[in-house]
Amino acid sequence: MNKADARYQKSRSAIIESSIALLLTNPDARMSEIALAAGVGRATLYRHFETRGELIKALTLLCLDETEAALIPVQEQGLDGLDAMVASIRVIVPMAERFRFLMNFTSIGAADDTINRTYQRQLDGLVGYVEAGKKAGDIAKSLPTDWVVASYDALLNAAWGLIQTKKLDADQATEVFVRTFRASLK
Amino acid sequence: MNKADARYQKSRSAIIESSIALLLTNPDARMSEIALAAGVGRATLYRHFETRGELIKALTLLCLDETEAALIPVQEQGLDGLDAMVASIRVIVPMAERFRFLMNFTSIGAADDTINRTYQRQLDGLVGYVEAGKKAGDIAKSLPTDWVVASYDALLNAAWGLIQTKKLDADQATEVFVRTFRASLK
DNA sequence: CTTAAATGAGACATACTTGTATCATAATGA
DNA sequence: TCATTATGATACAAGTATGTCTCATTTAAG
Repeated sequence: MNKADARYQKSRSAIIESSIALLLTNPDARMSEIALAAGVGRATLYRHFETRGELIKALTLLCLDETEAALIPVQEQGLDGLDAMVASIRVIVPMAERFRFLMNFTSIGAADDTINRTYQRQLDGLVGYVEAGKKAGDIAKSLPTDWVVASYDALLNAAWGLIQTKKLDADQATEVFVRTFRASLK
Repeated sequence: MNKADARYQKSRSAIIESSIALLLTNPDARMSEIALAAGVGRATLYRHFETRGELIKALTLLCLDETEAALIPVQEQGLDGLDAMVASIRVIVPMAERFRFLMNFTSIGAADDTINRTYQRQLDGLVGYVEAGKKAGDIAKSLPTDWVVASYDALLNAAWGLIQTKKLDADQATEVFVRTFRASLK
């Protein structure tokens, strides 16, 4: 298992990409199905990830890291409150597959400390934006922060669903999401 | 298996109520866990529902029928468009457990014709309301109907989640949902 | 009270999934 | 070219869930 070997890398990325897509559709997919979808043998799948649980944990962490990394530029823009949330939406909707994976598997990864900390960090950031938005007057103070956060997640999920079923493309989904979310905060 | 027998009815309702609550928390719950939660023997569970699949199909159909029945009074009020949707929300949020069960198991019941027809009927009703709302000017015509329907479902799901985690009670959730949904349509 | 029937407990076969191990093959890298 | 090594196919043991069946017990109904 030489990480630099081209065969190794090819198998690994095939497994990762296929797994995320497949498990999103069918969270109960078996290791044999995952291997088949990735186009690798089941034995190879086990060579890369010791158990099914380890695979899911690795995928969760990957998605978490990728979304966190994608949001760094937003943070560096120095935005806050509603503006920061809208900027976040524009970044995340196109990569909603990654984000949605997290929503479906947080309970599974909930045993892992690293995953919990990273997840909590992202949640805290969101809560911070909401509270800043309230102070700035962009978000109605009478709306519970929990509700704003929950509806943000829910609408993101809805947007991804429409993209997935080809009812909207990523740009349309982003725009309608931003518009709906903005309006919903008054 | 005499449906009029008190023992039969007691077991059956215990199974149904426990199953819905348990499967909502853990969709992969085993027949042994379901029986345990219902306080009946595993054998009795199988006497009432031939297979796990049949159980889930029966529960899906039950939830579907109950939500449909609960919405009949709304239809009979002669409301349409946004008013009908808001009235529907007020009826459905308190029974969101039933509704959410459907969202998690539609793919499983998707093989069944009766389930599909009933589900489609409810969806059509919702689409009808949205289109009437657009004509009446309560819902922006530039919002895709698919998006309005999807966000309605998504926000309902979010509301239920907050009720479940005790962050809001049913009344608060209903009000914030109605408010958010109304605002989001402009 | 007496009969009929639903239940609970548990044994049982079947099937399926997981994770491990082996071996021949094919692709990589030096 | 040649040695290395990741892979695919396959067999395998262990564990677990499903669905069936039996029998003693309990409970409802007449």
